[in-house]
Amino acid sequence: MSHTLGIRQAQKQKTRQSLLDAALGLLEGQSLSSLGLREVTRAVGVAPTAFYRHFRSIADLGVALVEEALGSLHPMIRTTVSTADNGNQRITRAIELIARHVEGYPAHVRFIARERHGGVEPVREAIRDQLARFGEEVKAELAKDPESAGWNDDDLLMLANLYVDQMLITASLFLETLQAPEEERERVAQVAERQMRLISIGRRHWLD
Amino acid sequence: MSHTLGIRQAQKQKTRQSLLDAALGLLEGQSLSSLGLREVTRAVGVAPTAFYRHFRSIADLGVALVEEALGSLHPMIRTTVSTADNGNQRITRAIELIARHVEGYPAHVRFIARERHGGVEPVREAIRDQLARFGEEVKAELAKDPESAGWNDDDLLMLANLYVDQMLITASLFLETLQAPEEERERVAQVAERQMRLISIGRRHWLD
DNA sequence: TCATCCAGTTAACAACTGTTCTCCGTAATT
DNA sequence: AATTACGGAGAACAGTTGTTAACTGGATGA
Repeated sequence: MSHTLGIRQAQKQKTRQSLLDAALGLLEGQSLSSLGLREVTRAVGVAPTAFYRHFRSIADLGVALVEEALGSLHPMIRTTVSTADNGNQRITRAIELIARHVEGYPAHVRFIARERHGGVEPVREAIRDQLARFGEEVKAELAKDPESAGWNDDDLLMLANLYVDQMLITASLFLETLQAPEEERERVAQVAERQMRLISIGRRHWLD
Repeated sequence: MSHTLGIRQAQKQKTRQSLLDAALGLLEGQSLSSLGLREVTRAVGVAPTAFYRHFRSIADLGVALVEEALGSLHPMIRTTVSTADNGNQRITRAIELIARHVEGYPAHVRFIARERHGGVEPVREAIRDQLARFGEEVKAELAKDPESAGWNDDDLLMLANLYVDQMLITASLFLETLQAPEEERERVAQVAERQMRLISIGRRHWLD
């Protein structure tokens, strides 16, 4: 099935990936709407015109970055939410998993946090779509939980989105503590954990 | 005490405000890090060099915008949180107040949402500081509430920040529905209300 | 009234931007 | 072996950017 691509297509994908990587790097200190096409190609070491062989515009590249940053995250979300642990341990593991992800892919996390409300509409839309998918997936996992007995669909989605937003906030906080001492990171983790726990308590008593 | 400023100072403040207003307008379709100094002065109808009479840089102007957008909001937060209504009505009123504010100052809200994680560090820092103040203020109001009996300071601040983040998320969602039909706005309001309610339920059972 | 101050102007600078068109060399196809 | 397809290079374009220096004219204060 996996048709080995020719030398040509392989090289093309390699340059394309270099452009994405370079852009992500340059975006640590600025927003996408100020990123220049020439800036990116210069960082890669390629002619400005080569850019057009891969992307129609910077906005187009941004959409591709959204896919790269969030597209591969869906299975992780699924397994995280549906871990078999009991309540509090599940939350602890989720927070830890977020911390791990932020450490492993800080540039991706920064990009999403920054461009979610950023100045480039197509990118905002792409992020919105992905996050909506996350919401639906979390909802689906929550629905399997015995605690969700008696909940209607609207409320389940409401809760799922609350969790998703909370994850993003937590990730963004971890990002800010990447350069900070370990103790600061631990403090953030504990606050995030208690916030998640409070939400889960609210969930448990929702139907009272 | 209110010393009437001379013609000169008055005119200066007037141009300064024009620069702020023009910048805010231009920022509807881009991020601060891509906003040009000349772009702003052109929109005002003033020479590019005049900019330096008021701000050292665009980042400097951004910090001033943060002050304008959030500085005057502290009393509002205070009175909102400490309304005398009972639980659910208080939440309904808070959501409505947020909706009203987004309608009245959409550009300010958009600016804060966009630049909170944006590409200009001094601006991020200014927003972070203001939001931390909000957190402390909400905490102070929560502390007065009889429901907070037995809560320690850490947990109170944790809850306060949860509320603040939730307010920002809600504001940002309202912003996206500004052009949408009324029913959409109503749907967002109801979801936000239920999320706030769930958090408040978690609060009520936190000490169990 | 006269000297000072200062918000805003004008002109010029080197450096940068996105985009077009033309070309090259090589992988892919026949 | 001959032809086509195509990723990338090169040069040039008109327009933009931030920042500098020197200047103007009216409000300010002695």
